[in-house]
Amino acid sequence: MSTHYQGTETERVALDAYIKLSRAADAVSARINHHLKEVNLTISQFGVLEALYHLGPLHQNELGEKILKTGGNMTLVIDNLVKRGVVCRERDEDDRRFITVHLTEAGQNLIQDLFPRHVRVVVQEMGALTQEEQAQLAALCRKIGLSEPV
Amino acid sequence: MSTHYQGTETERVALDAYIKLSRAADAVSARINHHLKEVNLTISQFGVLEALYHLGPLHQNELGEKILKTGGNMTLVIDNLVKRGVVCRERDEDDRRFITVHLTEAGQNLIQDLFPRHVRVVVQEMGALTQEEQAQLAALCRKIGLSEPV
DNA sequence: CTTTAACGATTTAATATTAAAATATTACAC
DNA sequence: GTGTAATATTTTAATATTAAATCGTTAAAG
Repeated sequence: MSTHYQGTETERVALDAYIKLSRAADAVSARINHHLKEVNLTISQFGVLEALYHLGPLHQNELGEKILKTGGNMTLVIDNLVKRGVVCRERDEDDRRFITVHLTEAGQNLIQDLFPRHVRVVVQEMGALTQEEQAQLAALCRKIGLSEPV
Repeated sequence: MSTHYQGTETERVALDAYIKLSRAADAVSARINHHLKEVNLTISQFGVLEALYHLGPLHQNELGEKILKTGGNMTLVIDNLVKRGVVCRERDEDDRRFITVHLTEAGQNLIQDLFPRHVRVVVQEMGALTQEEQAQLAALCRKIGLSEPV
């Protein structure tokens, strides 16, 4: 979809890049979402499990930063994972404001089963690009993600 | 954030590209969202106004495709825009299943005021990349967005 | 014609998300 | 120590989003 906007070259290029970026991310996440639906997990929930799996136990606010969600939402996401029995909360004894979130054994098993499937889906989705293009894309996106908020 | 995942090269590259893509899109849309907040519009609502502004009156399902949202959601998004008096619905007389959505004069004025500001924000956000890099990014994202659902 | 299938929109229920206010805890200045 | 500010989490209220079921309309097959 082009922008149909008659601005300066700079503006047209920026708008086009923004739109394509948004649509690509939406398209990919919709498909990832779809395959997670089969095991009744949201992308947020999966993000938490994945972070704990690869990084070990984390504080709730650290998890929020990892998956770019607000604090109030983290409470709910983790509530739902606790209900499901895949993570548990542990109040930090040194600083009782913190809560550390752990994977339970069931959670460990779940993410261990799930992750390889997730990898397959991602590889397939990104397969529209060559490996070199994927690396280029990652580098470009990294610059955007890192740049400071306005 | 790296993936910490010891898979094949192909898998690592795909995962990294996927994560960077998601985070870049999240980061940018969060900032866009923030500036739309000032005028009390969601990204979905703005997307509808923008589509109508640049493409003219559209059917409700066409709008849904443009902004990648489900039908049930479109009903609500448009309801809220109607309440605000910036769009109006018109039942298609030829095929009464269709509803055509128009900008009202107030809506026309709103998007006309808003769009230049939106452009400035997008230009600023994408400014982390050179113009050439933005074009590269758009081309790469386009391939992903276009590829068929799995 | 009548029936069936397809389609667009709406409703409904469940969940997700955010922002803001409230609560609990810690750290620090005095 | 006490009070104040800062921090982590929770709660709350308002919206957004999705999926599924439903209703009305159209098109097409018999």
